[in-house]
Amino acid sequence: MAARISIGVASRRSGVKVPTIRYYEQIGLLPSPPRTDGNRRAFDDGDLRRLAFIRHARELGFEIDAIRALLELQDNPGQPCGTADAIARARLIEVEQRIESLKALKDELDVMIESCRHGKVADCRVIEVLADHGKCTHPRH
Amino acid sequence: MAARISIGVASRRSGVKVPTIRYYEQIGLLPSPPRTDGNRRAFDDGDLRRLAFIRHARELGFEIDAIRALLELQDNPGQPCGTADAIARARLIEVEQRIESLKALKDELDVMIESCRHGKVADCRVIEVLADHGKCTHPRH
DNA sequence: GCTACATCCTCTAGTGACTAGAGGAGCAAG
DNA sequence: CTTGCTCCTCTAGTCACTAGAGGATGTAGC
Repeated sequence: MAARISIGVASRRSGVKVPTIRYYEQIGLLPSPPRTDGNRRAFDDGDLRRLAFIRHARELGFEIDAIRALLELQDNPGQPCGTADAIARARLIEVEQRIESLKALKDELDVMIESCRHGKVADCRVIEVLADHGKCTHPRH
Repeated sequence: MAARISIGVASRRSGVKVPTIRYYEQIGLLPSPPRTDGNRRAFDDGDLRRLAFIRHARELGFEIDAIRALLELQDNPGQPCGTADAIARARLIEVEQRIESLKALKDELDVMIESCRHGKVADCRVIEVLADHGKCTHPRH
């Protein structure tokens, strides 16, 4: 009664590209599905859910290894979920740091662009600021 | 009168790692410096400035190709700097978008972690939210 | 049954921006 | 003269895919 979903349909439904699905199978993130008589992959709804999980986690910036750990957790429920929590927390810290440094960068780009007098390259603030970190408004990034 | 700076010293002064300096030379971002009798690279202060420029631009997230364009501009001043301005503006837009999506992500991670009841994986919000994008607080990322 | 054409298969190689390691040569201090 | 650091070239590995070749299979219309 498995749904026998082709890779193309699985791709459309999950939003994961066809070669990427094959890649996930290759690296063992997605179990190898059974094949049809014509050697085509036959996915089922469980595979689709797993693909959606992976895609969402990737969009959130989790690395493949983190996703692998998360999937393993999902495969054996009934364990304490401290591991999942720890993975999410680690990711949160990364994200917060990345936001801070991007904000500093944005300010710097703003100043650069604002003060560009649209003259010759010789007086261009963009080039000047890049050439000399000391001219940054935010020393830390 | 050139300073004859070794690659190790150039690395320490510019903050660019030794193999990375060699890599930049290889891809033509940094001109090949003259060599000493013992076949070692002899950089000068101009190379150091160029390395600092590259490093700063990389920290700001500019891609190598963008840096290549910026360096070409720097090499021929006296041209209008509209190109540099355009490159910086494009980067600013990217950065702003990235900040927005990271903020959405942070909120989602916060909710995930907050509502994790530290119970079993079966009830874990982290896993649950990842498995179902519909549970995101922010539908767009 | 036949013809198009879409979809699928495997396999290899390429991307960006490095990073790591092997194996060897040069150089400076004690 | 030996020790140990720095340097050289070269190849291959990283991550997460992406692109393309070359061929097999499935499906819709006639």
